[in-house]
Amino acid sequence: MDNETSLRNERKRGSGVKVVYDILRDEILDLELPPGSPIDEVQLSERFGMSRTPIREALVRLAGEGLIDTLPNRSTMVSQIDFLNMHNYFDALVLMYRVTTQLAAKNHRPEDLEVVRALQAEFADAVESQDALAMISTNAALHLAIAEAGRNSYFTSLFSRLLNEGRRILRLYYQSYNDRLPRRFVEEHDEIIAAIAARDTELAERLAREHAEQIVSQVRKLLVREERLDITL
Amino acid sequence: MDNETSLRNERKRGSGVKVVYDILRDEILDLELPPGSPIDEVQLSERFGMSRTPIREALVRLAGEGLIDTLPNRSTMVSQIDFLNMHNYFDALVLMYRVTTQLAAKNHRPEDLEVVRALQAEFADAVESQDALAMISTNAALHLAIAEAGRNSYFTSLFSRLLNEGRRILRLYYQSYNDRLPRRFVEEHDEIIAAIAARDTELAERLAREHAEQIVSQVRKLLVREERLDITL
DNA sequence: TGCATATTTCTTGTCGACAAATTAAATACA
DNA sequence: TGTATTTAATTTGTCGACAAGAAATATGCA
Repeated sequence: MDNETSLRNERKRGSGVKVVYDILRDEILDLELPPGSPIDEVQLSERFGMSRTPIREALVRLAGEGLIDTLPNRSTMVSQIDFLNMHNYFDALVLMYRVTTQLAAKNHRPEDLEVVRALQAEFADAVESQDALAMISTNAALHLAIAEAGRNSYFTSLFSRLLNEGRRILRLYYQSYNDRLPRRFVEEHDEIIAAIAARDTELAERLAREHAEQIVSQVRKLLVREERLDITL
Repeated sequence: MDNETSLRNERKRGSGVKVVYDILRDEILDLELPPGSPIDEVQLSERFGMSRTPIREALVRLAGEGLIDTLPNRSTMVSQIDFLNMHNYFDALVLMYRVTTQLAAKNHRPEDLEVVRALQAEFADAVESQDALAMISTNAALHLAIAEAGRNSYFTSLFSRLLNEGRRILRLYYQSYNDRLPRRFVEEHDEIIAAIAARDTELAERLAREHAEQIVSQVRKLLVREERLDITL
């Protein structure tokens, strides 16, 4: 049965846009809507059982975060992943890993660590059960929780955007190779969390940097592999 | 005569939102719409001679950049400047100054420097003629141009947001004290541009850091002065 | 048949109107 | 007179419809 349209009449006023936004956002980040997919407003309005107005509002927000591209008077589609400038992405990602982790060591409160540890446990479970999608999303959630413990919303919001973008890239990877993130990441997370708890800003920053560079080098490797596949096929 | 409504009929389809967005954005950043100002959709639709739909789209975009706050089903207003967490702002600003300047030294192309130098000339003029508003906006434009020469859109977009926020803070300052930015900033800009041109990443980063910290300490001083005024009055 | 132009179809952008939520005002009651 | 409840007014969120632009299709002509 069609869950989404069935909610048509029970929906609270103003909640529609958020629902559409959240669902589309997840579908884009999980590559259910791969880059380049056309976004049709009337189709979406039928699917969600609402008029085009709230749909458009959700699309404007998605466009604001760079998740979709809108050509005036023409089609709008899921934005491409910019493989050419990937190094820019990695630069920004590594820096934000470092900064947010360092700030977390400096500014966190006890209750922040509870959240972080819970997410780390979730991540460990995902790794244990080799659930790739869960790894990707809980990893992002974990690092975002660390960033939030750092209490600088400017960094947190950029980092959040970067982690989202990363979800798409990683998802692309796990789609082709049903590989698993090295167990090592779990240990690295533990070390980082310990450094944060000890309020050792310097160590936290260094570990975050190594962790980030570790991830980047992993992703770089698989990107090269992908490229080779493209060429040989 | 009323320029805005007079354009009603000659407007190109799709351009309305951008006009509204740009105008409101400038009015917010120049404090013509001070923090807390109520934003009324019907009033705006009358002012700009268009229906509420494009107005709302512009407002959604402004909300996405944190320039206005929207309470569901209730009023929407210009967002407050968060003086309590100002240190977060300064942290982010200094880091972005450093990173973008360093990247500019590394990645700039000759044509980038032409733009930068032109803006620096504009800034020098503004300082010379003691035009506070022009100083604020050309200073922001100059540093944004440097950031763009660094060619990392993740950093550039965060930096742009920070510089905008800074426009509001500085504007607030110049409103109370018709002071002028020290001439020293012009010289510091020259040094930074020279380091970029020489592709000396290390020097560029250090100069940018000093420049940024210089600005921050200036702003900090005046914030304290403001606070004292608040208390004594 | 091949190309340029005209027509149709489709999608987006804008509009005016209505309904829900909230606030302000008015009325009732102690 | 002060407070609680109802009613009215205001403002936001959503809708269906229409118009403009662009793409697809059809038509005219060499």
